[in-house]
Amino acid sequence: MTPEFNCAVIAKTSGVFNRQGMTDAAGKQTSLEGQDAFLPPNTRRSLPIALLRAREAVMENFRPMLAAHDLTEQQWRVIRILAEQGVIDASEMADKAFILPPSLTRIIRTLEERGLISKLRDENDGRRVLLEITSSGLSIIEQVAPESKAIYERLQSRFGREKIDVLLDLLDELADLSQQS
Amino acid sequence: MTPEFNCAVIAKTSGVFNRQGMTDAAGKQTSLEGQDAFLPPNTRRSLPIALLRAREAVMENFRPMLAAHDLTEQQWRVIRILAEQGVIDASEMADKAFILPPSLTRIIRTLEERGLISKLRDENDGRRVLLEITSSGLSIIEQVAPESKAIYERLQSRFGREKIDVLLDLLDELADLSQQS
DNA sequence: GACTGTTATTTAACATGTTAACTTAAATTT
DNA sequence: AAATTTAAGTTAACATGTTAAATAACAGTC
Repeated sequence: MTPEFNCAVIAKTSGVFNRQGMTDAAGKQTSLEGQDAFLPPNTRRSLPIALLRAREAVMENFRPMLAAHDLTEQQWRVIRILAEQGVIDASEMADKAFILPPSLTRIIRTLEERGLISKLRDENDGRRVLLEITSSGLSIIEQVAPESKAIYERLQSRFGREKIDVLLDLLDELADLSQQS
Repeated sequence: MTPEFNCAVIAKTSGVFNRQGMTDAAGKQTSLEGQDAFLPPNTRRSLPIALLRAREAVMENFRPMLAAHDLTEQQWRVIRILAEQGVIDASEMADKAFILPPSLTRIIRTLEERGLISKLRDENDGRRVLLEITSSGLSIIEQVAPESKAIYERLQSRFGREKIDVLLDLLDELADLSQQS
């Protein structure tokens, strides 16, 4: 059963296509009623939007706390990964933080200007930019990390650890799937 | 078990903290080794990043096709929802497409300039902006929708419909959870 | 060692995300 | 009905996403 692509189901559940079928003042057709073959998948059960909604819902919990420390989500990811990993280069950071290189360039600039990280030269490869967290950056980590941990644990206990584990496994599998082909 | 917050586990699995413990040339401490209480959650099992990765992986499948039709993901969501729903106002669109009002304002402007949608006045409420898809917009829908459907079905068959259903249920539940509190 | 190709990073240009402030119209209050 | 409050959109300002092109350094070939 794949109701996502079935116009009849959409029409019945949305309740919009039931009243006379969407024509504007001039009587032109303004929706796709009766064109089942071309109807797009129902927005409500679409994976991209569901992933977006869930991500937004999760981030809502963290954003106020990060904003209080004047950090964006991406800036937090960068300094947190530096605290975990030590010195790494920009490419590795882009991979681990899932930030595209052009965005990372700007984020690095901002964080360096704020004195939270510093750039180092790689003696073996002049192309690479090595990143290191500063003591100032570490001190922010020490403030934010406990709050972040508390928020995550509250989320975990409300949603259920087992369900989060199942979810993480499914998400990883989905990501790995498209990674290959 | 919550290995996400256990420094020992991170140190063992990342293999980075094992060699002498991350000090820079001057000997200053540059990572959080030995500060378990402040260590952030392990990036690799974090819900926000997992959701981001999964979403990116899914969108990779659609983006080339949308780009071939000169559509961004968000523009496609807007005209698709108009095709499904008929005439709706901007607020309802923002809700259904999960696009923030300022972004939607710009997207509406772009789509109207391209002649894919048109704005109407709401006679009952002068504040509202009603949106309607044009015949030109419908014709794009008719081209893109079958391709979109094919891509989604390929994804479904590769990942498994049952697993997608389980995933969608978990994502919805997670989104609804944070929606309330 | 000059040529070619590849890799890491940056820049450019445009689109969207995010928060706050602003504008206008409706709805409420008094 | 005037004043206040609320709601819908927009604008502004800055941050990030996204793709393509440019730059610079490395790697391999001849």
